[in-house]
Amino acid sequence: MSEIVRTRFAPSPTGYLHIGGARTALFNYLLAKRLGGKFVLRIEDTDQTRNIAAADQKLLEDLRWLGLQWDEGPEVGGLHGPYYQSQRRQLHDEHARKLLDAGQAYYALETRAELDAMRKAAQQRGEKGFRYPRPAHFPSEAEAQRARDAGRQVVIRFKMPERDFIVPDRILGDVTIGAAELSDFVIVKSDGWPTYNFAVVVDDAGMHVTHVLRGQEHLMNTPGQIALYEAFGYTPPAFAHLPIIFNMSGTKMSKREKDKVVRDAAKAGQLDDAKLIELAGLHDAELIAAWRKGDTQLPSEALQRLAKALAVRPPEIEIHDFRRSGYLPEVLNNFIALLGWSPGDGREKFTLAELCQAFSLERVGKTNARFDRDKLLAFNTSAIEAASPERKLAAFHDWLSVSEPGPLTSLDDVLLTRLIECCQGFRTFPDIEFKAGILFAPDAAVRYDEKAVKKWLLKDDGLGKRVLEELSTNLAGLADWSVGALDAVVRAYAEKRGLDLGKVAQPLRVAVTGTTISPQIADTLALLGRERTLARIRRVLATTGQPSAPGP
RNA sequence: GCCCCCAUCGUCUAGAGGCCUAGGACACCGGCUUUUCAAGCCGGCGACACGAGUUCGAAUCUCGUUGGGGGCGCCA
Repeated sequence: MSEIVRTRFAPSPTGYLHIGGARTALFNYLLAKRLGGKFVLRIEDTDQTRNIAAADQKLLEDLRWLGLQWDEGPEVGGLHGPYYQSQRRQLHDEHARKLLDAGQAYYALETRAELDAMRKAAQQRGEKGFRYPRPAHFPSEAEAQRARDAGRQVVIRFKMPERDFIVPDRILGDVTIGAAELSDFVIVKSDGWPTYNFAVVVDDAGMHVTHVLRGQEHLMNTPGQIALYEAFGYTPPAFAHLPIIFNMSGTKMSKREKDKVVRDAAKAGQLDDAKLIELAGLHDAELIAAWRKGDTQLPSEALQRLAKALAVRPPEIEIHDFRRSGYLPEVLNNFIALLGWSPGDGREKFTLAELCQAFSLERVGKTNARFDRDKLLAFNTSAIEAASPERKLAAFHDWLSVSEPGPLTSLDDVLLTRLIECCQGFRTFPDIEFKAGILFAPDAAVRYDEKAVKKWLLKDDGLGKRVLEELSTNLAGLADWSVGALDAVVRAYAEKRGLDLGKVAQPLRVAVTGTTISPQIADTLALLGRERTLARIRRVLATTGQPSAPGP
C-alpha cells in the first residue's frame, strides 16, 4: 500500500451533478492535486429502488465539463476497481461474512412494519430516540433462513461497540459522539445489497482512500464507519466534513425546487393531466398525477420541456442547468471554491490550476454558506470580459450545443466572433441571443414593442418615422455596407439635422428589431445586412401608426 | 424531543488577544460615461447575535442564552 494521498468523490447516480455535489467533488479534486495524489470517482448505485437510467452518464458529463477529471473511475479504469459500487457485491458479501463469523454482526428478522411500530412505541414511551435493541442471542444461520422462507425480511446489523467515539475531523476538530447515540445499524439490506454506511467503508478501504471530504450531513454516520474500519482492522482515513450550501432563501438547494416552479406554473395555467403529459412528452399518467401532488420529480428532460411550454425558468440547481444558462465552467469552479474556502489573502479570482496550488484543508471554514446567484453572475461577467477571443468562441459553441435551437444555432465562427465583439459587456451567452438574436431571425419574427414604437416612431408627430424615411434613402444609396460606412451615415445625418445620435439610432433600432435593445446601431445594421434592413424599415413605415399596425 | 455542528456587513468572507475608529468582493444607493441594453469608472451605506466572565486589553479565550443548520432509515 502506498503513502500517496487518495481522495474520492462517491455520488449516487440520480441525474446531473448537483451544485453541492460539485463542491464536494471540487474539494476532493483540489486536495488530491494539491498533495500530488489521486482523485478517484466511484458511483454508489446500490439502491435498487433509486437508480435512474443513464444518470451516471449525466454525472460524468457534468464532472468533465467542470474539468474535474478523475484519475481512477468509470471509463478510465484503475487498479482498484470496479468503480461502480454495484459491481463490488462480492467484496461487500465477503466483508459481511467476516463480521458474521466473528460475531460482530448478526441477523435481524424484523419487518419494516415491525420496526416502524417499535420506533413509534419508543417515541411514545418518551425515549431519547430509537435504538435497535440488540438481542441476547443472535439468530442462527438456520433461523435466518427459516425467517426468509417464511417471507420475512432479514437484514444484517453491525454489533456497534458500546463506547463513545471521537471523530477526528480535519475541519471541525475532534467531535465526540456518545455511546447512547450509537446503535446497531443495518449493513446488509434484506435484498442482499449493502447499505451506504457499510459499502462506503469496504470500498474506501479497498480503494486505499486516505482522505474523505464530504458534506456535514455525514458527520453522524462517521462513528459507525470508524467502528467498521476497526472491526476489519483497517486504518480509517482522515475525515473532513464540509459545511452545507444553501439558497439565498436559506432553504437547502434541491432539485425539487425546479419541479416546484414548474408545478406552480402548471397549476396557475390550470392544465389537466392529459395536457401535461403531452407537453412533457411523457406517457406515464401515474407519474404526472404523483408529480402534480408534489410526491415525485420528473425526469430532467420532461421537466425542461414542460418549463419551456409554460414559459417559466426553473432555478439552476444542477451543473448542467448553469451550463445551459450560459455560465463558464471555470467560473463555477472558482465561485464554488469560495463557498467554504478562502485563500486568506483577499484574492478571489482563480483558475482551476491556481486553485490546485492554493487550496488547503486548513483554510476551509465551518460555517454554512448561501449560494449567491448575483455574485456568481458578476463572476461570470468579469471572467467573460477577461477571457481570450478563442476561449469566448469555444464557450459560445459549448453553450449553443446544449441550448434549444434558435436563430444563432447555425452561425459560422466569423459571425459568432463578431457577435461576441458587438455584444461586449454581456454577462451570459443567452444575453447575446436576447440582444442580437432577432437579427438572424426571419423578418416576420420581429415583434414590435408598443412602448418603443410610440416613443421612438410616433412621438412628436412621427419624428422617428420622418427620420427613417430620410435615412433609408441615404442607406439605400450606400455603396459600402460596412460598420464604418454605416456609422458615418448615421452620424452625418444626425449632425445635418441637428439631432442627438439617440434620436436617430433609436428609431432605426426599433424599426429593425422591434425593441430598444440591440448592439451599437452600425453593428446592428451591418449584422442584419442591406436587404433586410431596408425591408424592415419599409415594413415599419408602411404599417406603423396605421389601423393595421403590426405587433401587439 | 434527543444528539452533533455553527455564529463578523443583506450575501461570500479576511481576522488565530493589542496592527480593527473591523479589510475585501457581490448586492444596494448616488454620480460619471453614453446611440439603446449591458458593461465600465468613482463615491457612499453597511457587521463582530446577546449576556456574563478571563485579561492591563477580546471580533478573537471560557461559560451561558438565543438563533441557524445537520442527524436520529433496509437513502446516500
